[in-house]
Order: sequence, then C-alpha cells, then structure tokens
Amino acid sequence: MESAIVRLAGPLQSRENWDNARCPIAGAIDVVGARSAFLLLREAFYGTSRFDDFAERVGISQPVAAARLRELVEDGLLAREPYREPGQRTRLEYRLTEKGREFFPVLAALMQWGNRWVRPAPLEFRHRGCGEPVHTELRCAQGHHVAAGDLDLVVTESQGAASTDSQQAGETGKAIS
Amino acid sequence: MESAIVRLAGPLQSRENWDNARCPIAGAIDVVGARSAFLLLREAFYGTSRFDDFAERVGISQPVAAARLRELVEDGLLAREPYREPGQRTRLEYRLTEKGREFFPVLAALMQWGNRWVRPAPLEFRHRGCGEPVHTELRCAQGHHVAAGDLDLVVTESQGAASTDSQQAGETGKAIS
DNA sequence: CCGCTGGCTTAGTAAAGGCATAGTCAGGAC
DNA sequence: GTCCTGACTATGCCTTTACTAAGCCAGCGG
Repeated sequence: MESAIVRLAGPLQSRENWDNARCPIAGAIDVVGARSAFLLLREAFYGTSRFDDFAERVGISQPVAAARLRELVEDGLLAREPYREPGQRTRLEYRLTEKGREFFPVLAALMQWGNRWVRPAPLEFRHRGCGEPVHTELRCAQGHHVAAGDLDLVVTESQGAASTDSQQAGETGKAIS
Repeated sequence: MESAIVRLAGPLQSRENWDNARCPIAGAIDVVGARSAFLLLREAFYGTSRFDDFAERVGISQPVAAARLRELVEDGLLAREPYREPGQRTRLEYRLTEKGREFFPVLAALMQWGNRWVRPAPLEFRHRGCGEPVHTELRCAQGHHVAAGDLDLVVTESQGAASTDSQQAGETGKAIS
C-alpha cells in the first residue's frame, strides 16, 4: 500500500478554504521554524539554561543566540528568570515554560526519525525508573496504536458556508486512498 | 516542578563531545529544515501529488516548490513517478517513500502543539474505523506512558576517548533536576 | 576603582530562502 | 500545424538567517 497515507474524510474543497493562515502546522513553524530555534529547544531540554552555554553548545554565534532566545521568550516557550548562586551575583537563566515543555514530543519524533533515516547516533531517551527506551507513537483516544496509513483528517467544525459541504456523505469518495 | 524536564544520565562533558555534527535532531533539520519543506510534506500526507497543487496549496511560488520538491526527492522522502490517467498523457506525481511516511509523527506532534498553543483549528486526525481522535505520545518499550519530565538521555555507546569520562559515576549529580 | 566574568549589543558581510514575472518544453486535442 | 495544459526553468531582486569581530555594561573580588 505505497499510496495509502492519509485519507481525507471530507472533500478536497474543504481543504482549500483551509489556507496556511489557519493551519496549526504552519503556525507552529512560524514560531519555531528556524533551525537554531529547534536546536536551542533541544539544549533547553538537555538542561542548558545559561546564555553562553546555549550559544556554544548549539554552535551558533552570540548575536543569533540572543535574537532567537529573545523570540522564544516573547513567544512564551522560554522564560528568563534571575537566579543567584550563593556568593555569586544575580544572573539570568532561561527555563522552559509549560508551552515549551509540551514541545518535547516534536523533538522526540524528530530525533527518532533522524536517528533512523539521517544520522544514526548512540543516543536515546530512556524511561526513568524502568530504563526502557522511549519512542513516540500515535494512539487514538481508545488506546489503539495507530499506523500512519490508518488516519482520517477531519474538519471537526465547518465554518461559515462550509457547512453546506457534504459532511459524512458520499463525497468522501474524493478521499485519497 | 517547573524545572524538571530531562535529566541527563551522564555528565555534561559527555555532551560536549557531542556536537551538532552528530546530533540526529540537527541532521533531521538539515534535511527538512525549511518552512516550505514541512508544508510540502504536510500536503503530501494530505494526499497532494501534483506539482501545481503543491505550489498552490502550500502557497509558495513555483520556483520554490520546484527547488524544495527536488531536494525532498534527492533526500529520499518523495519519489517522482510517472502515471497516466486513461485518455490522458503521462504525467508525473510525487509520492511519499517509506522514509517520507515515517516522518508523519513529527508533523502530527507539530500539529498537536500548534493546535494547542499557537493556532487552534477545527481539524484533527481520527483513527480510521474506530473514529477516535489521534494524538502522539511517548511510550517506553514496556508500554508505559512516559511524561516529558520522566526521561533520561543516555549515550548508549561511548566512542573513542569518551570512555575515559566518568560514566555511571557520581558525576551524575550534574544532571538537571 | 580596576579588572574579570557573564550577558549581551553593534557593525558589517555573506548565504540561503523567498517572491514575482516570464519563458520553455512535451504531448495530446482539434 | 496550432493551441492548450501541466510541469517546470530562468532571471532578478528582497528578506531572513547566519557569520566574525568588536564593544558595552553591571557587579563583585581585590
């Protein structure tokens, strides 16, 4: 089944209403689309919190690190917080917010894919405690494991005139198989 | 527990050997890092297969579509195949390869995050048949559901001189908690 | 108050990625 | 043979992202 990837539940037209301006994937990329943003988030998950460490470990220049970190703070993925080690002056550190932390599955999926298809590396995530390797997977709300070809993309709420489109009707024949 | 994200199992030093040149996340981004590459893959999963449709639905110019599609074919995520509809001349279509199809969890995770944090949209994936919404999640090999804070990053095989670093020793105190 | 360190900013430049417009080419339809 | 359509390619330009090299500022130790 080389061809079966995602079957659209609705007709293609409903997707044409659906320009990038409303696509959550496009929205996500607009926020974290830069290469350096991904790598900075990776570092944040690794535990890096200080400016110089970010720049050095990601391998980007300081101006870029400053610009990108500022954007990530503005977009709410990181927060800048003062901290003070005993006997030291106050410093700033970057910490992941909840919004930033919830980005982790994206990085995990990217790492899994990169590890298999681009650049295998002796590096993996393990479940703390049980020690088993961790992977991302697709599950439905009933707990079934879902294969990539076993999906329908559905528009859960048709906006405006789109409600005149066939909803569950026969037009689903336009779905890609 | 604002701070508990990923605890490194090894000392930070072992990560400094670990530049981006070997990181699978950086590798993945080098392949699909451009905004248009993500969006083209999204379209491919939606079922788009023809050049003009890609350019129009993604909202990019034809030169960019041509360049990006060529790269994705070179990198093995898409394959260009001739096809012929009855009574029509032979045309070309772009289809996802296995490498491309396995990229789907990344897009699903990105969509899930974007939907929650950036641009909520009445759009979701459902498990075909059972009809339940689909989401990405982290699981370990024993099937446990894994929270983002419940991970260790481990270097499964130390290469070269890295084996002289403290491995399981007390240095793990450097892990971020 | 001098210097060191962390945390940046400024300046100048190069490379990548994007756009719009226009042109090319192949293969049926007529 | 002429036209149309799908699938691109060519050209020229702008914007974003990145680089290096250098400078600035705030505190604390001395």
